[in-house]
Amino acid sequence: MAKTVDETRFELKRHRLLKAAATCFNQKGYSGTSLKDVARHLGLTDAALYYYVKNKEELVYQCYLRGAELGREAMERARAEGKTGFEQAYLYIHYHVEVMVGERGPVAIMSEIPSLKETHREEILQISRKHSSEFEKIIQRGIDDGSVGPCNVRMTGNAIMGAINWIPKWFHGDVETADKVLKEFPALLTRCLLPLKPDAPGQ
Amino acid sequence: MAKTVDETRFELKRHRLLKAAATCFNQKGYSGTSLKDVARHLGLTDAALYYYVKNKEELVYQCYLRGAELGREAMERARAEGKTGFEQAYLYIHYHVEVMVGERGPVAIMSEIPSLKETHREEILQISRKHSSEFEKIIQRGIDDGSVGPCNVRMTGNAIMGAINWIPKWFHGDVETADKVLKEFPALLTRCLLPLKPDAPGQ
DNA sequence: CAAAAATTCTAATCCCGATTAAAATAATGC
DNA sequence: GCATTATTTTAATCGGGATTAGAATTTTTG
Repeated sequence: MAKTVDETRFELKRHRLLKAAATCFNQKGYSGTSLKDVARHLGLTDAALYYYVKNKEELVYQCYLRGAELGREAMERARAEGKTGFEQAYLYIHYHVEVMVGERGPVAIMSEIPSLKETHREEILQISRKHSSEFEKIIQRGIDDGSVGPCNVRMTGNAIMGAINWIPKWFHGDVETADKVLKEFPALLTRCLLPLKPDAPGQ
Repeated sequence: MAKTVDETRFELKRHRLLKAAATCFNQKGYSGTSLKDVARHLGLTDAALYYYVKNKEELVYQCYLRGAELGREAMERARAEGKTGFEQAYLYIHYHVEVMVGERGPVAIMSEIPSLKETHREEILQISRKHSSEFEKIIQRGIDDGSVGPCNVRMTGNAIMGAINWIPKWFHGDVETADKVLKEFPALLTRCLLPLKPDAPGQ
């Protein structure tokens, strides 16, 4: 007894539903996936999904909420474990990429935020903005402590987040590339943050 | 007489239609934009759009085709004008970003490729793959001529393209930021390509 | 200006996937 | 095992936006 909310059978299945939906949305696009498609992934009938979500809009909303939550966790861990701003940024990228290509994924690309209903849309947008702003703070911290070279914080944040969020577009679940991404991406992206040597060549 | 294909009134209006559609898709999502929405942007009625495209699927298809074409042009200019691999990469980013935030945009984010009909989908995918591969070649060229530091070409390409393709998610047409993006992004992203000094700090 | 072609509108229809209601089955607690 | 609750199914309905047909208007041409 006293089962935590997330331990109940219902919550487990709801979670599976969200992952299945994210998979479908990423693979077949929003308009291309019917509730029947998602249901099939779970060995269910489309009507059964209504036991878990009120409607398709809410399904999307919850997918996005879950994605946002995973991103938030990544950031929290990074902040807890990293010492310098640079390290925190590196770890954040690492953990976020881990979510995108690992067992806990996939994360649904947020293509349909505008068609969410007002309240849901605002909530998701607020979380997103908060998240971006947190990341920018990390970068700024790095600049302040000297671990990151001076740069336009907003733009750099946008660039790095974009590269991460785009991953589902070209990554489709093969384990080998998952390893490669996890290994390469953080190093790759944090090069945007490295303090530049005065005599660096190029352009 | 002897008007070029692209000079005819029809082609001009079709072009406007594609831009309007791209705007709507990016702003309101695919499922959130009805043909009526797009038509309103042009002071037309939804039925009128069928004079320019066979159906909504084809509207999406042509939006994507146009986006792909603009990307291709950016790459061609970059290859023609750049000397080293690094320079070509820099210029490609510059020109592509210019398209994304400039007068010729917006470019529709390709979220709904999977719901295109077979032939269209394959065509778009093929063009995309080609494009990515061309960019990777540029990076490789840079490695070979020493202007780019050794790196995983595929991953680096994915990261940079992702950052660019994500721009419409946070850029919404204000001219000031357009300038900033155009100025910052190429320098920012090409830092992933700079040869790393052996004693570089960080991590 | 008249005729032909191009473009847009009005007014349906239509179609498919979301949604619902109620019944059926499975799980759980006593 | 029986009653209760949780979960899923079957079998409709329903609605909204895509699509179409044909009329109306505008543009072009000679």
